Amino acid sequence: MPELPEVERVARTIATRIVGRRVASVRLLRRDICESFRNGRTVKPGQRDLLEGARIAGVRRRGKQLAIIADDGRSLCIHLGMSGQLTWSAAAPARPAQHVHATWSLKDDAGANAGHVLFRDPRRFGGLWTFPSFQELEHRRWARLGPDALTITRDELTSGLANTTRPVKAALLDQRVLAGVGNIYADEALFRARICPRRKADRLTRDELTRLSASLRLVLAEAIAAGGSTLRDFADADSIPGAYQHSHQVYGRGGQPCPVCGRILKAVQIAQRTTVFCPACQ
DNA sequence: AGGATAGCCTGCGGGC
DNA sequence: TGCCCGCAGGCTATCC
Repeated sequence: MPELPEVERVARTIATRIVGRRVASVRLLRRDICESFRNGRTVKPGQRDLLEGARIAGVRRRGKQLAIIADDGRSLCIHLGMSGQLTWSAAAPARPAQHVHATWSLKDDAGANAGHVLFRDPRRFGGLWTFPSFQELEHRRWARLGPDALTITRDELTSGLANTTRPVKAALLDQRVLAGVGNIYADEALFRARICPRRKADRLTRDELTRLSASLRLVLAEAIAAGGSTLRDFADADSIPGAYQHSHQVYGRGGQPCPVCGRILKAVQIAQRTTVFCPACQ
């Protein structure tokens, strides 16, 4: 469920907790959720790969992925998948909760315990990837991503959609076309842009592409401001849930009246994803 | 080669 | 009450 707005909230809230602090110790409770890239190949993760001893320099996001970057360059890529959570905890968890796969204990400049970061992911669609430098993370993982959906321009969207005959809904979910959009925000942006999700991506007019790029930026920015969408259990690093689900116009509302024209919203399957739209407005 | 499909995984809610 | 099934879905591998 975490899409761009939810990941952005996690990035912002975890950054305030960890930047400038030092990683005292790391525990990897499930080795198979982590992959390390070192000396030109994929190896089993060690403590140092997972930032042990590092001072955290910054947190970045691209699409739905996070990067935690140390001041010596070591970089950790975190993907939350469907059910991943990155949580800050002031107190040391006595016994790691179920599905917690990794923990980091941080210290402040004075060497005092500062708190703990927990990566929990029940369904394990997410994971961790480590790199010796942020450049290698970008090259190995982020290079295949399209432009970030939060700032995508009409021209970027146009070139991303120009060479595919897939339904526009399916193309919006393709992270190579643009990074960060999932099922919720694809439906919401298409509704705001008044575009039918079944339209062939390469057949959109210039005007529709203008509306769609603007709707993507607007819906994602609004969702970030609202703290993201919490359908079941999403929360930021401070365990605060989002409220944007109350502003959804179409997602999850198949069979209910369109908030604009009152006609019944239709739910169909596109690219194996439930897709809700208004047959009149879109 | 682009596009469709299967599979990974757990939790929850509906139906019987 | 309890069990089973379907569904949720980001992403990769595989097939057509």
